[in-house]
Amino acid sequence: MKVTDTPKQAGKPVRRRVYEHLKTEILTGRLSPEERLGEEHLAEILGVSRTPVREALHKLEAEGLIQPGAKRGFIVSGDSREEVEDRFEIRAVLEGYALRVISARIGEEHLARFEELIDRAEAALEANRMDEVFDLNTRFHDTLHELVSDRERLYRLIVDMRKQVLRYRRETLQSREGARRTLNGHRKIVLALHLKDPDLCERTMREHIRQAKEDALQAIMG
Amino acid sequence: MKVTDTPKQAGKPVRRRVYEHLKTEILTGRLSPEERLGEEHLAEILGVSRTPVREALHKLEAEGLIQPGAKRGFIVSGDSREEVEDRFEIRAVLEGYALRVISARIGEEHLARFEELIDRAEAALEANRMDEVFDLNTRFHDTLHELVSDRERLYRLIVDMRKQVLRYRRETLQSREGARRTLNGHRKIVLALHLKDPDLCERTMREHIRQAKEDALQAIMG
DNA sequence: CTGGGTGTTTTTGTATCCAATAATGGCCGC
DNA sequence: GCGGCCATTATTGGATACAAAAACACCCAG
Repeated sequence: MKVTDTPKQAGKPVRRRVYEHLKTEILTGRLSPEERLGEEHLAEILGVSRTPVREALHKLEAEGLIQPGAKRGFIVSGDSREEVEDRFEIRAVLEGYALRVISARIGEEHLARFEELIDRAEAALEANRMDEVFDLNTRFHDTLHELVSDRERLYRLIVDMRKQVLRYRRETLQSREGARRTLNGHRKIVLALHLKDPDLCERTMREHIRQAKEDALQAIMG
Repeated sequence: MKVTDTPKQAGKPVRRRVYEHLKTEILTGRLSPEERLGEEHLAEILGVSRTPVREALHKLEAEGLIQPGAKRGFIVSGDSREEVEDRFEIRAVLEGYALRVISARIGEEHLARFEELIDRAEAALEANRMDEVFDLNTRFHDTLHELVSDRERLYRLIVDMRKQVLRYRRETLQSREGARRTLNGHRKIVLALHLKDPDLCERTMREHIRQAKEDALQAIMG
């Protein structure tokens, strides 16, 4: 299947299309850590030359999504227990700090907005629309992190890390208990923000993400 | 000057040589945030083709050292007050967490080693050998972080961030007061490790790096 | 004098080609 | 039959060629 077969992506730089294509394949788990990623092979499959493929691969490597394999070429970075834990822990630390920063600059109008998102997610959970729960949870974090988008590096790190674990979240949020725990966590976060207690904010967010980590580890290997 | 003019680097992949060359130029401040980095231009200067130059540039971009400029090409990422603060704050958070992790796994033999490094740095400070102070301080942190090198992503993030602010540290450690403050910070870190108090460890490291941030900001704009 | 538009020039993006290098498989000696 | 060595081949790294796009400058109209 050529990349260009997806028409909505047409017109933009090939290298970006290849990059996004591969990234999606990796993050959704369609590309497993066993497969060898050869430049020529990928180029052929995607119907482009090796040049943009190489650049995409290098970028993915820099992001830590793929690694040089034992033979030649790259392989998808593992989702071993350690890898997953590491990523969630980093998220916990960075986003915990971010919430501390946010607590100092947030206003009532934001808080109302967050509560609304949680309410809607809870309604969706009652109605068993789990996909909607997932979306609303994602939006909760996205909206939150928008508030530190001026801290460019911090923001980029957080967004990157979140993408890298998104697929585990999806699994967790399929289960009612997982979704329940997540929503409770979000409630606590909003509460901590209400209280404007920076330490509490940081701790709460860390706990929330650690919980997500536990859920993810459950899903991976039970 | 061709890259290959430096013979010790000969034999290794061109792209890496270019990458390291540019990185050094940036981190030491020889390449200022005003200059436009054109592929062709760089390729000519370095005596290589555009291909490895591009790959190096992309990698540097992924690391956040350069950014797409307003016109075409890349520019060195700014060292505005905000940028510098952001980097130091991220360091504070990540390394604070790292010290927490380390406190749970460290043994007496390590602690002795750290104290030795500080002692030697203090001696160097007395003797006014500031370059040696700088080296020993660097080794202090390096040795420390080795202890979390199994947490691959965390480790990479920390190492990257440290490199990005290294040049400001160099300035700080030229002054006796800056060096003094730094060594005191290190003493406190070792003390916290001795006490095996995770919370204290994290707090202490954060404070230490925040102090470094203040020193750096002083140096930048007084 | 100013703004818009067009032609020119630079610079970047992609493809292809050649060289270097690592993996592979077979062959020979032991 | 096993292990090491060389030839073969697959695959990546680098250079070059060509296409597309963006910046630039110039000219003309208002």
